[in-house]
Amino acid sequence: MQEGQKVGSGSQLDGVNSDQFRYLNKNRLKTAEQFRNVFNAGKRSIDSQFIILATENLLGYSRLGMAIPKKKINRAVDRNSIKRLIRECFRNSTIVEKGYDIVVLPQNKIDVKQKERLKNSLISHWKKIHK
RNA sequence: UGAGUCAGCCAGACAAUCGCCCUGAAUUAUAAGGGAGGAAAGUCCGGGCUCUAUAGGGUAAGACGCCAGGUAACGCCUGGGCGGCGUGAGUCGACGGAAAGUGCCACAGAAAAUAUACCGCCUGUAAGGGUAAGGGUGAAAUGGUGUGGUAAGAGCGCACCGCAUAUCUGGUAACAGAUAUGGCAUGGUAAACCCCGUCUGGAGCAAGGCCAAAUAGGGAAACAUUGGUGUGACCCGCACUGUUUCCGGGUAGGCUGCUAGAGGUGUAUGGCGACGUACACUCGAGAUGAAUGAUUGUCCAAGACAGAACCCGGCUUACCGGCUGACUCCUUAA
RNA sequence: CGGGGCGUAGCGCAGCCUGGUAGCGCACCUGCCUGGGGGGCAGGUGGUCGGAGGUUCAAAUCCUCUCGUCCCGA
Repeated sequence: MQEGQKVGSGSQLDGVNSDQFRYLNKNRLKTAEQFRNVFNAGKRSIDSQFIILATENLLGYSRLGMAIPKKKINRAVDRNSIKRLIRECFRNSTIVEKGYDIVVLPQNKIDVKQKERLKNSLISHWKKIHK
Protein backbone atom coordinates (compact mmCIF):
# COMPACT_ATOMS: atom_id res chain seq x y z
CA MET A 1 0.00 0.00 0.00
CA GLN A 2 2.35 2.66 -1.23
CA GLU A 3 -0.42 5.16 -1.68
CA GLY A 4 -1.31 5.06 1.98
CA GLN A 5 2.24 5.87 2.93
CA LYS A 6 2.32 8.90 0.70
CA VAL A 7 -0.83 10.26 2.19
CA GLY A 8 0.47 9.55 5.65
CA SER A 9 3.62 11.55 4.97
CA GLY A 10 1.50 14.44 3.74
CA SER A 11 -0.60 14.39 6.86
CA GLN A 12 1.74 16.78 8.61
CA LEU A 13 0.37 19.37 6.25
CA ASP A 14 -3.18 18.08 6.58
CA GLY A 15 -3.31 17.98 10.35
CA VAL A 16 -2.93 21.70 10.80
CA ASN A 17 -5.83 22.99 8.82
CA SER A 18 -8.75 20.73 8.96
CA ASP A 19 -11.27 22.66 11.02
CA GLN A 20 -10.11 26.22 10.68
CA PHE A 21 -9.38 26.66 6.98
CA ARG A 22 -11.87 26.12 4.23
CA TYR A 23 -12.13 27.04 0.64
CA LEU A 24 -14.45 29.99 0.99
CA ASN A 25 -15.41 32.92 -1.08
CA LYS A 26 -12.62 34.98 0.41
CA ASN A 27 -10.06 32.44 -0.79
CA ARG A 28 -10.91 33.04 -4.41
CA LEU A 29 -9.58 35.50 -6.90
CA LYS A 30 -12.53 37.13 -8.55
CA THR A 31 -12.09 40.31 -10.51
CA ALA A 32 -9.94 40.92 -13.51
CA GLU A 33 -7.78 43.41 -11.62
CA GLN A 34 -6.70 40.84 -9.10
CA PHE A 35 -5.67 38.53 -11.90
CA ARG A 36 -3.77 41.33 -13.59
CA ASN A 37 -1.77 42.02 -10.45
CA VAL A 38 -0.66 38.43 -10.24
CA PHE A 39 0.24 38.25 -13.90
CA ASN A 40 2.27 41.45 -13.80
CA ALA A 41 4.18 41.11 -10.53
CA GLY A 42 4.19 37.38 -9.90
CA LYS A 43 6.91 34.88 -9.19
CA ARG A 44 6.81 31.91 -11.53
CA SER A 45 7.16 28.25 -10.87
CA ILE A 46 7.14 26.09 -13.98
CA ASP A 47 6.93 22.35 -14.32
CA SER A 48 5.89 19.83 -16.98
CA GLN A 49 2.37 19.82 -15.55
CA PHE A 50 1.58 23.36 -14.42
CA ILE A 51 2.64 26.98 -14.59
CA ILE A 52 2.06 28.77 -11.30
CA LEU A 53 2.16 32.49 -10.65
CA ALA A 54 2.11 33.99 -7.18
CA THR A 55 2.42 37.32 -5.36
CA GLU A 56 2.31 38.15 -1.68
CA ASN A 57 -0.75 39.90 -0.42
CA LEU A 58 -1.11 41.48 3.03
CA LEU A 59 -4.38 39.81 3.98
CA GLY A 60 -3.12 36.94 6.09
CA TYR A 61 -4.76 34.30 3.94
CA SER A 62 -4.15 33.05 0.40
CA ARG A 63 -6.36 33.33 -2.58
CA LEU A 64 -6.54 30.92 -5.52
CA GLY A 65 -7.43 31.49 -9.16
CA MET A 66 -7.38 29.15 -12.10
CA ALA A 67 -7.27 29.76 -15.83
CA ILE A 68 -8.04 26.58 -17.70
CA PRO A 69 -8.61 27.25 -21.37
CA LYS A 70 -10.72 25.11 -23.62
CA LYS A 71 -7.93 24.85 -26.16
CA LYS A 72 -5.64 22.98 -23.82
CA ILE A 73 -8.20 20.69 -22.23
CA ASN A 74 -10.91 19.77 -24.60
CA ARG A 75 -13.63 18.07 -22.61
CA ALA A 76 -15.64 19.78 -19.93
CA VAL A 77 -15.43 16.77 -17.66
CA ASP A 78 -11.64 16.95 -17.62
CA ARG A 79 -11.68 20.68 -16.99
CA ASN A 80 -13.93 20.22 -14.00
CA SER A 81 -11.90 17.41 -12.57
CA ILE A 82 -8.66 19.39 -12.84
CA LYS A 83 -10.27 22.30 -11.05
CA ARG A 84 -11.40 19.98 -8.29
CA LEU A 85 -7.96 18.48 -7.94
CA ILE A 86 -6.27 21.86 -7.73
CA ARG A 87 -8.77 23.13 -5.22
CA GLU A 88 -8.42 20.04 -3.09
CA CYS A 89 -4.65 20.35 -3.04
CA PHE A 90 -4.85 24.02 -2.17
CA ARG A 91 -7.24 23.37 0.67
CA ASN A 92 -5.21 20.54 2.14
CA SER A 93 -1.89 22.38 2.25
CA THR A 94 -0.48 24.88 4.71
CA ILE A 95 -0.24 27.54 2.04
CA VAL A 96 -3.81 28.57 2.73
CA GLU A 97 -2.83 30.42 5.87
CA LYS A 98 0.10 32.28 4.31
CA GLY A 99 -0.66 35.41 2.36
CA TYR A 100 -0.36 34.70 -1.35
CA ASP A 101 -2.40 35.30 -4.46
CA ILE A 102 -1.91 32.28 -6.68
CA VAL A 103 -2.90 31.59 -10.28
CA VAL A 104 -2.64 28.09 -11.70
CA LEU A 105 -2.33 27.44 -15.42
CA PRO A 106 -2.12 23.95 -16.90
CA GLN A 107 0.52 22.97 -19.41
CA ASN A 108 -0.42 21.79 -22.87
CA LYS A 109 -0.54 18.04 -22.56
CA ILE A 110 -1.82 16.88 -19.22
CA ASP A 111 -3.17 13.43 -18.48
CA VAL A 112 -6.07 13.99 -16.17
CA LYS A 113 -6.05 10.33 -15.25
CA GLN A 114 -2.61 10.50 -13.57
CA LYS A 115 -3.85 12.12 -10.41
CA GLU A 116 -0.94 11.20 -8.13
CA ARG A 117 1.57 12.82 -10.45
CA LEU A 118 -0.42 16.05 -10.67
CA LYS A 119 -0.81 16.18 -6.94
CA ASN A 120 2.87 15.71 -6.24
CA SER A 121 3.81 18.45 -8.67
CA LEU A 122 1.33 20.83 -7.02
CA ILE A 123 2.71 20.10 -3.58
CA SER A 124 6.25 20.80 -4.75
CA HIS A 125 5.01 24.04 -6.30
CA TRP A 126 3.55 25.20 -3.00
CA LYS A 127 6.89 24.55 -1.31
CA LYS A 128 8.77 26.56 -3.95
CA ILE A 129 6.53 29.55 -3.52
CA HIS A 130 6.74 29.71 0.21
CA LYS A 131 10.56 29.71 0.42
C1' U B 1 -30.42 -24.35 -27.32
C1' G B 2 -28.73 -21.17 -31.58
C1' A B 3 -29.53 -16.87 -34.91
C1' G B 4 -32.37 -12.49 -35.08
C1' U B 5 -36.26 -8.29 -34.79
C1' C B 6 -38.81 -4.70 -31.83
C1' A B 7 -39.99 -2.07 -27.22
C1' G B 8 -38.54 -0.51 -22.36
C1' C B 9 -35.25 0.04 -18.04
C1' C B 10 -30.32 0.56 -15.32
C1' A B 11 -25.72 3.52 -15.95
C1' G B 12 -21.77 0.45 -9.86
C1' A B 13 -23.71 -0.21 -4.64
C1' C B 14 -22.89 0.44 0.69
C1' A B 15 -20.17 2.51 5.01
C1' A B 16 -16.61 5.97 7.42
C1' U B 17 -13.59 10.65 7.56
C1' C B 18 -12.57 15.55 5.40
C1' G B 19 -14.68 19.31 2.09
C1' C B 20 -18.03 22.47 -1.63
C1' C B 21 -23.16 24.99 -3.38
C1' C B 22 -28.39 26.09 -2.11
C1' U B 23 -32.65 26.15 1.30
C1' G B 24 -32.81 27.09 6.26
C1' A B 25 -36.15 25.74 12.15
C1' A B 26 -33.45 28.42 15.64
C1' U B 27 -30.35 33.05 16.19
C1' U B 28 -24.87 34.09 15.11
C1' A B 29 -23.45 29.38 15.83
C1' U B 30 -25.10 24.82 14.37
C1' A B 31 -29.15 20.77 13.45
C1' A B 32 -31.92 18.92 9.18
C1' G B 33 -32.99 18.46 3.89
C1' G B 34 -31.61 18.66 -1.35
C1' G B 35 -27.53 18.72 -5.09
C1' A B 36 -25.86 16.70 -13.24
C1' G B 37 -27.70 13.34 -17.96
C1' G B 38 -29.79 9.68 -21.31
C1' A B 39 -27.68 11.93 -24.07
C1' A B 40 -26.72 17.63 -19.83
C1' A B 41 -23.36 17.23 -26.23
C1' G B 42 -24.05 18.94 -31.54
C1' U B 43 -27.01 23.63 -32.02
C1' C B 44 -30.19 20.68 -36.67
C1' C B 45 -35.64 22.09 -36.01
C1' G B 46 -40.08 23.73 -33.11
C1' G B 47 -42.16 26.59 -29.07
C1' G B 48 -42.53 29.36 -24.21
C1' C B 49 -40.38 33.96 -22.15
C1' U B 50 -38.22 39.14 -23.11
C1' C B 51 -37.35 43.55 -26.06
C1' U B 52 -38.20 46.17 -30.58
C1' A B 53 -43.86 49.53 -35.46
C1' U B 54 -38.47 47.47 -39.72
C1' A B 55 -44.31 43.49 -36.10
C1' G B 56 -49.51 46.21 -40.79
C1' G B 57 -49.95 45.23 -46.70
C1' G B 58 -47.20 43.40 -50.99
C1' U B 59 -42.83 41.36 -53.28
C1' A B 60 -38.41 38.72 -52.36
C1' A B 61 -35.92 34.84 -49.56
C1' G B 62 -36.09 30.29 -46.88
C1' A B 63 -38.19 25.70 -45.08
C1' C B 64 -41.50 21.70 -45.73
C1' G B 65 -44.29 18.23 -49.33
C1' C B 66 -48.59 10.49 -50.10
C1' C B 67 -53.29 10.59 -46.63
C1' A B 68 -55.57 11.03 -41.76
C1' G B 69 -54.73 12.14 -36.78
C1' G B 70 -51.75 13.84 -32.16
C1' U B 71 -49.56 18.33 -30.21
C1' A B 72 -48.34 24.77 -27.57
C1' A B 73 -45.68 23.89 -32.15
C1' C B 74 -42.56 21.19 -35.47
C1' G B 75 -38.86 19.27 -40.51
C1' C B 76 -41.28 15.35 -34.63
C1' C B 77 -44.60 11.22 -33.29
C1' U B 78 -48.78 7.58 -34.26
C1' G B 79 -51.93 4.83 -37.65
C1' G B 80 -52.89 3.80 -42.78
C1' G B 81 -51.52 3.72 -48.32
C1' C B 82 -47.71 2.95 -52.09
C1' G B 83 -42.69 1.39 -53.32
C1' G B 84 -37.68 -1.08 -51.96
C1' C B 85 -35.13 -4.95 -48.79
C1' G B 86 -35.67 -9.50 -45.85
C1' U B 87 -37.70 -16.83 -45.72
C1' G B 88 -39.95 -14.12 -41.50
C1' A B 89 -40.77 -11.03 -37.02
C1' G B 90 -39.95 -6.47 -39.21
C1' U B 91 -37.46 -2.39 -41.45
C1' C B 92 -36.16 1.73 -44.83
C1' G B 93 -38.15 5.86 -48.05
C1' A B 94 -36.95 14.72 -49.22
C1' C B 95 -43.00 9.75 -51.43
C1' G B 96 -46.66 16.73 -54.87
C1' G B 97 -46.22 18.41 -60.29
C1' A B 98 -42.05 16.76 -66.25
C1' A B 99 -49.34 16.11 -71.59
C1' A B 100 -47.43 25.69 -67.68
C1' G B 101 -42.66 27.13 -69.33
C1' U B 102 -37.06 27.35 -69.51
C1' G B 103 -32.43 24.76 -69.08
C1' C B 104 -29.18 20.36 -69.06
C1' C B 105 -28.23 15.17 -70.79
C1' A B 106 -20.23 14.82 -71.19
C1' C B 107 -17.97 10.63 -74.25
C1' A B 108 -19.84 7.20 -77.62
C1' G B 109 -23.71 6.89 -81.11
C1' A B 110 -27.32 7.75 -87.28
C1' A B 111 -30.16 10.12 -83.71
C1' A B 112 -30.32 12.42 -76.58
C1' A B 113 -36.16 14.64 -78.07
C1' U B 114 -40.04 19.80 -83.24
C1' A B 115 -36.56 13.75 -84.00
C1' U B 116 -33.87 10.81 -87.26
C1' A B 117 -31.57 6.49 -90.42
C1' C B 118 -24.87 4.23 -89.85
C1' C B 119 -24.58 -1.16 -90.86
C1' G B 120 -28.95 -3.53 -92.28
C1' C B 121 -33.95 -5.69 -94.49
C1' C B 122 -37.30 -5.17 -98.98
C1' U B 123 -37.99 -3.19 -103.95
C1' G B 124 -35.23 -1.44 -108.08
C1' U B 125 -30.42 -1.90 -113.77
C1' A B 126 -29.51 2.62 -111.29
C1' A B 127 -31.23 7.06 -109.18
C1' G B 128 -34.60 6.74 -105.69
C1' G B 129 -38.46 4.74 -102.56
C1' G B 130 -40.55 1.66 -98.31
C1' U B 131 -39.17 0.13 -93.21
C1' A B 132 -37.45 0.35 -87.82
C1' A B 133 -37.57 -6.45 -87.02
C1' G B 134 -32.08 -7.28 -86.04
C1' G B 135 -26.82 -5.29 -85.08
C1' G B 136 -24.02 -1.54 -82.84
C1' U B 137 -23.46 3.08 -78.94
C1' G B 138 -24.79 4.54 -74.29
C1' A B 139 -26.78 5.38 -67.80
C1' A B 140 -30.99 6.16 -70.91
C1' A B 141 -33.18 4.97 -77.90
C1' U B 142 -40.22 6.65 -78.69
C1' G B 143 -44.70 0.51 -74.84
C1' G B 144 -43.15 -5.35 -73.49
C1' U B 145 -43.99 -10.74 -74.80
C1' G B 146 -46.33 -13.96 -78.22
C1' U B 147 -48.97 -14.53 -82.69
C1' G B 148 -51.24 -13.21 -87.23
C1' G B 149 -49.90 -10.32 -91.23
C1' U B 150 -46.37 -8.50 -95.11
C1' A B 151 -42.15 -7.61 -100.71
C1' A B 152 -39.67 -6.45 -95.98
C1' G B 153 -41.86 -4.40 -91.88
C1' A B 154 -44.78 -1.67 -88.46
C1' G B 155 -50.41 -1.33 -82.51
C1' C B 156 -51.28 -2.54 -88.81
C1' G B 157 -54.85 -6.50 -86.35
C1' C B 158 -55.50 -9.87 -82.08
C1' A B 159 -54.39 -12.18 -76.80
C1' C B 160 -52.10 -11.10 -72.03
C1' C B 161 -49.43 -7.28 -69.30
C1' G B 162 -48.34 -1.98 -68.83
C1' C B 163 -50.39 3.07 -69.85
C1' A B 164 -54.33 6.86 -70.44
C1' U B 165 -59.57 8.33 -70.02
C1' A B 166 -64.52 7.49 -68.08
C1' U B 167 -67.94 5.08 -64.78
C1' C B 168 -69.05 2.02 -60.55
C1' U B 169 -67.80 -0.32 -55.69
C1' G B 170 -64.96 -0.15 -50.82
C1' G B 171 -62.50 3.58 -47.82
C1' U B 172 -62.99 10.21 -44.00
C1' A B 173 -58.73 10.24 -47.45
C1' A B 174 -54.20 8.63 -49.77
C1' C B 175 -55.41 4.45 -52.49
C1' A B 176 -57.25 -0.36 -54.03
C1' G B 177 -60.53 -3.42 -57.06
C1' A B 178 -63.90 -4.17 -61.27
C1' U B 179 -65.91 -2.85 -66.10
C1' A B 180 -65.83 -0.26 -70.68
C1' U B 181 -63.31 2.64 -74.27
C1' G B 182 -58.80 4.37 -76.58
C1' G B 183 -54.72 2.35 -79.60
C1' C B 184 -49.38 4.25 -77.55
C1' A B 185 -49.90 9.64 -77.62
C1' U B 186 -46.29 11.02 -72.31
C1' G B 187 -37.41 9.69 -72.60
C1' G B 188 -34.76 11.26 -67.98
C1' U B 189 -33.56 15.15 -64.53
C1' A B 190 -37.46 19.30 -59.93
C1' A B 191 -31.35 16.88 -53.89
C1' A B 192 -31.56 22.26 -61.92
C1' C B 193 -34.52 26.93 -62.29
C1' C B 194 -39.47 26.63 -61.57
C1' C B 195 -45.19 25.73 -60.70
C1' C B 196 -48.88 24.45 -56.88
C1' G B 197 -50.08 24.06 -51.59
C1' U B 198 -48.73 25.11 -46.28
C1' C B 199 -45.70 27.94 -42.86
C1' U B 200 -42.14 31.79 -41.28
C1' G B 201 -41.19 39.78 -38.82
C1' G B 202 -36.28 40.29 -36.31
C1' A B 203 -33.05 39.61 -32.34
C1' G B 204 -31.86 36.69 -28.42
C1' C B 205 -31.14 35.78 -20.82
C1' A B 206 -24.39 38.63 -22.91
C1' A B 207 -32.73 39.24 -24.03
C1' G B 208 -34.72 42.50 -20.55
C1' G B 209 -35.86 45.07 -15.63
C1' C B 210 -34.41 47.70 -10.95
C1' C B 211 -30.96 50.34 -7.59
C1' A B 212 -26.54 53.12 -6.88
C1' A B 213 -22.72 55.92 -9.19
C1' A B 214 -20.86 58.75 -13.21
C1' U B 215 -21.71 61.83 -17.44
C1' A B 216 -24.88 65.72 -18.85
C1' G B 217 -27.51 69.35 -22.51
C1' G B 218 -21.09 73.02 -23.66
C1' G B 219 -18.18 75.64 -27.91
C1' A B 220 -17.13 76.25 -33.32
C1' A B 221 -18.11 75.42 -38.54
C1' A B 222 -21.01 73.70 -42.68
C1' C B 223 -25.64 72.23 -44.97
C1' A B 224 -31.01 72.20 -45.37
C1' U B 225 -36.97 72.38 -45.59
C1' U B 226 -37.82 69.80 -53.54
C1' G B 227 -37.03 67.32 -46.99
C1' G B 228 -33.87 64.48 -43.58
C1' U B 229 -33.33 60.42 -40.16
C1' G B 230 -34.97 55.66 -38.16
C1' U B 231 -33.43 50.33 -42.56
C1' G B 232 -30.86 44.34 -40.16
C1' A B 233 -33.64 42.19 -48.24
C1' C B 234 -36.83 45.91 -50.97
C1' C B 235 -41.36 49.06 -51.84
C1' C B 236 -45.81 51.22 -49.75
C1' G B 237 -46.93 52.54 -45.08
C1' C B 238 -45.51 54.00 -40.02
C1' A B 239 -42.58 56.88 -36.25
C1' C B 240 -39.47 61.23 -35.01
C1' U B 241 -38.12 66.56 -35.94
C1' G B 242 -33.33 70.24 -37.54
C1' U B 243 -28.95 67.22 -39.40
C1' U B 244 -23.65 66.41 -39.99
C1' U B 245 -18.45 67.19 -38.73
C1' C B 246 -14.59 68.85 -35.35
C1' C B 247 -12.87 70.32 -30.26
C1' G B 248 -13.47 69.47 -24.97
C1' G B 249 -15.25 66.02 -20.94
C1' G B 250 -16.03 60.72 -19.36
C1' U B 251 -18.18 55.85 -16.43
C1' A B 252 -19.43 50.62 -16.30
C1' G B 253 -20.57 47.95 -9.51
C1' G B 254 -24.63 45.20 -7.32
C1' C B 255 -29.52 42.90 -7.29
C1' U B 256 -32.95 40.51 -10.42
C1' G B 257 -34.49 37.53 -14.61
C1' C B 258 -33.44 31.94 -12.00
C1' U B 259 -36.59 27.91 -11.76
C1' A B 260 -43.76 25.16 -9.60
C1' G B 261 -43.14 23.61 -15.09
C1' A B 262 -46.92 22.24 -22.02
C1' G B 263 -43.32 19.21 -14.04
C1' G B 264 -43.40 14.19 -12.01
C1' U B 265 -45.91 9.68 -9.86
C1' G B 266 -50.31 6.75 -9.24
C1' U B 267 -55.45 5.40 -10.32
C1' A B 268 -59.75 5.59 -13.46
C1' U B 269 -61.42 6.38 -18.34
C1' G B 270 -61.76 7.53 -24.10
C1' G B 271 -58.73 5.95 -28.35
C1' C B 272 -55.85 0.38 -32.68
C1' G B 273 -52.05 4.09 -31.34
C1' A B 274 -49.38 8.79 -30.69
C1' C B 275 -52.11 11.18 -26.97
C1' G B 276 -56.33 13.40 -24.31
C1' U B 277 -59.60 14.02 -19.84
C1' A B 278 -60.65 13.67 -14.44
C1' C B 279 -58.99 12.95 -9.42
C1' A B 280 -55.25 12.30 -5.63
C1' C B 281 -50.29 12.83 -3.97
C1' U B 282 -45.61 15.25 -4.57
C1' C B 283 -41.51 19.43 -5.17
C1' G B 284 -36.55 16.30 -7.26
C1' A B 285 -29.90 21.47 -8.99
C1' G B 286 -29.93 26.80 -9.58
C1' A B 287 -23.98 28.11 -9.62
C1' U B 288 -22.15 33.34 -11.48
C1' G B 289 -13.67 32.93 -11.77
C1' A B 290 -19.01 29.19 -11.82
C1' A B 291 -20.90 23.90 -6.46
C1' U B 292 -21.55 17.16 -7.10
C1' G B 293 -15.20 16.05 -4.94
C1' A B 294 -11.00 13.40 -2.35
C1' U B 295 -9.22 9.25 0.63
C1' U B 296 -10.04 4.39 2.83
C1' G B 297 -12.65 -0.35 3.29
C1' U B 298 -16.19 -4.34 1.56
C1' C B 299 -18.98 -6.68 -2.52
C1' C B 300 -19.98 -7.77 -7.78
C1' A B 301 -21.50 -8.64 -13.55
C1' A B 302 -15.29 -4.74 -12.58
C1' G B 303 -18.08 0.53 -14.02
C1' A B 304 -18.63 3.25 -21.08
C1' C B 305 -19.96 7.94 -23.30
C1' A B 306 -19.57 11.95 -20.83
C1' G B 307 -20.68 17.73 -16.73
C1' A B 308 -26.56 21.84 -16.04
C1' A B 309 -25.71 27.81 -17.15
C1' C B 310 -33.30 30.84 -19.08
C1' C B 311 -36.73 26.62 -19.69
C1' C B 312 -39.37 22.79 -22.38
C1' G B 313 -40.77 19.20 -26.98
C1' G B 314 -38.11 16.50 -30.68
C1' C B 315 -34.05 15.00 -34.09
C1' U B 316 -28.94 13.61 -34.71
C1' U B 317 -24.36 11.95 -32.85
C1' A B 318 -21.13 9.27 -28.76
C1' C B 319 -21.54 4.83 -25.55
C1' C B 320 -18.55 -0.53 -21.56
C1' G B 321 -21.94 -3.76 -20.39
C1' G B 322 -26.35 -5.81 -18.02
C1' C B 323 -31.65 -6.93 -17.29
C1' U B 324 -36.95 -7.56 -18.65
C1' G B 325 -41.00 -8.42 -22.07
C1' A B 326 -43.21 -9.62 -26.92
C1' C B 327 -42.33 -11.92 -31.55
C1' U B 328 -39.81 -14.57 -35.93
C1' C B 329 -36.70 -18.41 -38.23
C1' C B 330 -33.57 -22.94 -38.13
C1' U B 331 -31.75 -27.53 -35.86
C1' U B 332 -32.21 -31.32 -32.19
C1' A B 333 -35.16 -33.72 -28.51
C1' A B 334 -40.00 -34.83 -26.49
C1' C C 1 -23.71 30.78 -24.40
C1' G C 2 -24.88 32.84 -29.20
C1' G C 3 -23.38 34.16 -34.49
C1' G C 4 -20.18 33.29 -38.81
C1' G C 5 -16.07 31.30 -42.04
C1' C C 6 -12.47 27.59 -43.83
C1' G C 7 -10.74 22.19 -44.79
C1' U C 8 -8.16 20.55 -52.41
C1' A C 9 -0.18 18.26 -54.13
C1' G C 10 5.09 19.29 -48.92
C1' C C 11 3.28 25.01 -48.41
C1' G C 12 -0.10 29.12 -50.11
C1' C C 13 -4.47 29.27 -53.14
C1' A C 14 -8.10 28.65 -57.81
C1' G C 15 -12.03 25.35 -59.47
C1' C C 16 -17.88 24.53 -56.32
C1' C C 17 -22.76 29.18 -57.71
C1' U C 18 -23.98 26.65 -63.47
C1' G C 19 -22.28 18.33 -61.70
C1' G C 20 -18.68 14.96 -66.72
C1' U C 21 -10.98 17.18 -68.09
C1' A C 22 -8.40 18.61 -60.77
C1' G C 23 -5.40 23.20 -62.02
C1' C C 24 -1.84 27.83 -60.72
C1' G C 25 2.63 29.75 -58.01
C1' C C 26 6.69 28.27 -54.73
C1' A C 27 9.15 23.65 -53.53
C1' C C 28 11.08 18.61 -55.44
C1' C C 29 13.28 15.49 -59.67
C1' U C 30 15.53 15.18 -64.75
C1' G C 31 17.80 17.50 -68.99
C1' C C 32 19.85 21.92 -71.50
C1' C C 33 22.34 27.04 -71.47
C1' U C 34 27.43 28.36 -67.99
C1' G C 35 34.29 26.47 -66.75
C1' G C 36 31.38 26.13 -61.68
C1' G C 37 27.64 28.67 -58.51
C1' G C 38 23.42 31.69 -59.05
C1' G C 39 19.76 32.54 -62.64
C1' G C 40 16.89 31.16 -66.98
C1' C C 41 14.45 27.53 -70.42
C1' A C 42 12.03 22.69 -71.35
C1' G C 43 9.85 18.31 -69.36
C1' G C 44 8.12 15.44 -65.19
C1' U C 45 6.61 13.34 -60.16
C1' G C 46 3.02 14.22 -56.49
C1' G C 47 -3.86 14.94 -54.45
C1' U C 48 -9.48 8.27 -52.47
C1' C C 49 -10.62 17.16 -52.88
C1' G C 50 -11.38 16.39 -43.89
C1' G C 51 -14.81 11.71 -42.90
C1' A C 52 -19.61 8.89 -43.63
C1' G C 53 -24.25 8.35 -46.11
C1' G C 54 -27.80 9.89 -49.94
C1' U C 55 -29.72 12.13 -54.96
C1' U C 56 -27.85 11.23 -60.01
C1' C C 57 -25.92 7.40 -65.53
C1' A C 58 -21.94 10.31 -63.17
C1' A C 59 -20.31 14.27 -57.08
C1' A C 60 -14.35 18.21 -55.28
C1' U C 61 -19.11 20.47 -56.94
C1' C C 62 -26.01 19.26 -54.97
C1' C C 63 -28.34 17.53 -49.96
C1' U C 64 -27.93 15.50 -44.81
C1' C C 65 -24.98 14.07 -40.64
C1' U C 66 -20.21 14.33 -38.46
C1' C C 67 -14.81 15.69 -37.23
C1' G C 68 -11.07 19.29 -37.02
C1' U C 69 -9.61 24.48 -37.18
C1' C C 70 -10.14 29.86 -37.13
C1' C C 71 -12.72 34.52 -36.27
C1' C C 72 -16.55 37.75 -33.97
C1' G C 73 -19.90 39.35 -29.83
C1' A C 74 -19.74 41.38 -22.23
